[in-house]
Amino acid sequence: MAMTAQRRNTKQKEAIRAAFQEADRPLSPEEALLLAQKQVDGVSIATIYRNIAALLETKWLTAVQIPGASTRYEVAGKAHHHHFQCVTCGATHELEGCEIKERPKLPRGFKYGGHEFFVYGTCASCAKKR
Amino acid sequence: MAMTAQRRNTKQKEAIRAAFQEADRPLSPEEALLLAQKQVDGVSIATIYRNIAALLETKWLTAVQIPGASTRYEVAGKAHHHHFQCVTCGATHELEGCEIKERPKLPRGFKYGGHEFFVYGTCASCAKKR
DNA sequence: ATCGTTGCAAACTCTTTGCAGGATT
DNA sequence: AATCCTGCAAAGAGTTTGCAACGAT
Repeated sequence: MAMTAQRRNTKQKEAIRAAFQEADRPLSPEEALLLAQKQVDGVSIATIYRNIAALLETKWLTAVQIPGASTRYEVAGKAHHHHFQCVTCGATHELEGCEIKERPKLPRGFKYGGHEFFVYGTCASCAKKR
Repeated sequence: MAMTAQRRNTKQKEAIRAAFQEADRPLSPEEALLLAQKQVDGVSIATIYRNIAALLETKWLTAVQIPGASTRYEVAGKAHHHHFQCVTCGATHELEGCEIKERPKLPRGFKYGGHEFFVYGTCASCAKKR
């Protein structure tokens, strides 16, 4: 994939950036599509993927890999933090800070590279509905 | 998906169970296929998926969702533990125990359901090779 | 002999890519 | 005007399913 970062401003691209900026949580491509389509109609999913790729390249976005769900993306530059996933609606939310202080013990010969931590449960709006 | 758990013994099924039992780590469907094919040739990937589904249903296997990688499966019944993923070869390994003692602070109204913890790095055999 | 299980191929879902027309600089 | 960007549709990768033949009971 030798795509160069896009540089022209289009209404699609602005809608996509706005979607990520206004959502206060990581978005899947599908979620970004729905939000962007509220501002510009006819946005295609291909454009979402292409712009996400471009925004990753310029490090405006970062990928958030979720176990058992498609990759989410969030605006880059935040402090080290982890994520919460609602088991009811599937939305991903940010958690503040990181409570993992010590490096876990690894088997002999393994080298530590980093960690990820996820919390599952029910988000406030889903908890309210039942 | 209304598949009922399979009950007949076939050489394919035995090879698949043996693959999971002998591997000392969670396997992806592709890894299970390669291991099963060493015992029975011509095993198809569809059979792997169908047997994994059946073994999940009978709770002989459990799914291990990995961020950014396809789902792995491991023999069920182990104590609560977490996983390590090698950034070089992609293999998943088990870690012993769980060092997360306290529940993380969640936003107002959120309900805690559980957690997952992953460590990334280089496994012993990949570390040795360089 | 019955009917569960398999391999093959087609179907599906999610993501990526080629292309021609449209938009931005 | 040049060429970047978009939408559409086709192409890929991973997973699931229909079907006829095979094989376990």
